[in-house]
Amino acid sequence: METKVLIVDDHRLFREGLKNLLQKSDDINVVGEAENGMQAIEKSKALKPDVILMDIVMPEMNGIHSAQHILRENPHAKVIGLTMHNEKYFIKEMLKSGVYGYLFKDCSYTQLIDAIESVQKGKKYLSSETTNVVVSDYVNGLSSNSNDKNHLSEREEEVFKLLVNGYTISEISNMLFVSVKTIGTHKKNIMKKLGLKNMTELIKYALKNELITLT
Amino acid sequence: METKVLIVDDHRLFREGLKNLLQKSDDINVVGEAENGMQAIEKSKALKPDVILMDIVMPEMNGIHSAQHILRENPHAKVIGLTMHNEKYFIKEMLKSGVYGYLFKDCSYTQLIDAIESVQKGKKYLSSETTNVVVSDYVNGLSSNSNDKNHLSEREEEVFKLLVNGYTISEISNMLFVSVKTIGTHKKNIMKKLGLKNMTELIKYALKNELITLT
DNA sequence: CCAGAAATAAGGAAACACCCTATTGTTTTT
DNA sequence: AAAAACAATAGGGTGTTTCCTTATTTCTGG
Repeated sequence: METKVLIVDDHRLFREGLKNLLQKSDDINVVGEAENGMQAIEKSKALKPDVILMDIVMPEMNGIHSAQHILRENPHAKVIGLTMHNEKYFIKEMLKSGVYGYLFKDCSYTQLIDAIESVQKGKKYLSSETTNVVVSDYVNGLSSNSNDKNHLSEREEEVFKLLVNGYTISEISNMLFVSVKTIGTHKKNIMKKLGLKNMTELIKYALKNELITLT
Repeated sequence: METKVLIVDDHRLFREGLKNLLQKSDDINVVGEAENGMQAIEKSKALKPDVILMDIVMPEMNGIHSAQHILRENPHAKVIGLTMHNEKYFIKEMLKSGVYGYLFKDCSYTQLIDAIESVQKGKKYLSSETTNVVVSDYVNGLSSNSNDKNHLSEREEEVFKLLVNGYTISEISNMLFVSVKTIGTHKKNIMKKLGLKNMTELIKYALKNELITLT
């Protein structure tokens, strides 16, 4: 039976190229395309694809949130994360969301076909790089506890967002009606929890995790 | 006559997809692929392509430097910047380097074909978004003078790099054997020249201009 | 229910950064 | 050749942030 595939990526040329490649296979039918996470949810509802190839960094809505929505409404869909980022955060969030596969865009066509066939049969498929990341976290006992250990509190999250948006400690203390000392403490704790040394690292962290964008 | 095309991009799947699309046209022959700027220089020397589709952000060597090398050795090659970034800096640098076209990856296949045919005939081809950026700079008189006006001095560049790599003013003053006051002044002048308000903006600026990377 | 852990808040002292001003040497303009 | 602009340096004063420490409240597991 033919596998119905939905391609989600914000770059038209990439979608068109990929579609063309996949159509060469008799077992695969590209039933639709979406250029962001929002569209992916709609198309997925309308077209009921078997496999969804999902980019992560996209405008409007990213692939992580999109996958979560889609899998809540249709738990039988198999989502494959298809991204250029070897970021631990992305991999973890996607796997937590219940996706079945994770590949990088520099994989080969045959690898992609393999992945699609595997997830279609209900087998998980991770690229070797992804497997490495997952395994190294697993053996280091970082599988789930650490994520909670360095999880920011609500207040810290609030301060974090303001910090990476360029507000100073004193500006933030005025906004939140507390002492500059308090915000200073929050900042210190945030840095400690996230293992960051300076503002540069803080902002890089925020960018990697898509809390701010390079606008 | 057939147009010989070289595809330069760090994502194999994108290259394979694009190659497949382009091979559908009888006038186009994809003679090779490269996954970074360094390889692009070698392949370009060996294969003498007519048109080079060049990504910008790549490991090893970026597309801007690669294009400069290639065009120095082979001024007849037509380079088309093919990127997902609508960044003024990239556009300006590519055009200064002498590329013939500039497109985004969310363009359509037909647009790409148009672009290849145009540059092959010696006509420049910019996507409408690119044209907008260029024209708006042009009418605002920012075409070349402003770039020199807010150009950092050597010393400022040095301090800038250290700052965005996370060093504090006093650390930098120790490294460069000058007073903290001097570095403070440099920082102030850097901020003023670049029109930035705070560290967040400084770091974003550095990232956009590839002076640091999101590692 | 209550002990211990987080979260939240802040004080004092020291380090740090920012604003304005200024000197000196080097380019660029007129 | 004189005037103007720029580059590199830095001091004084002031405001900001950090470091270390302490205190209150809230949450959570046995």
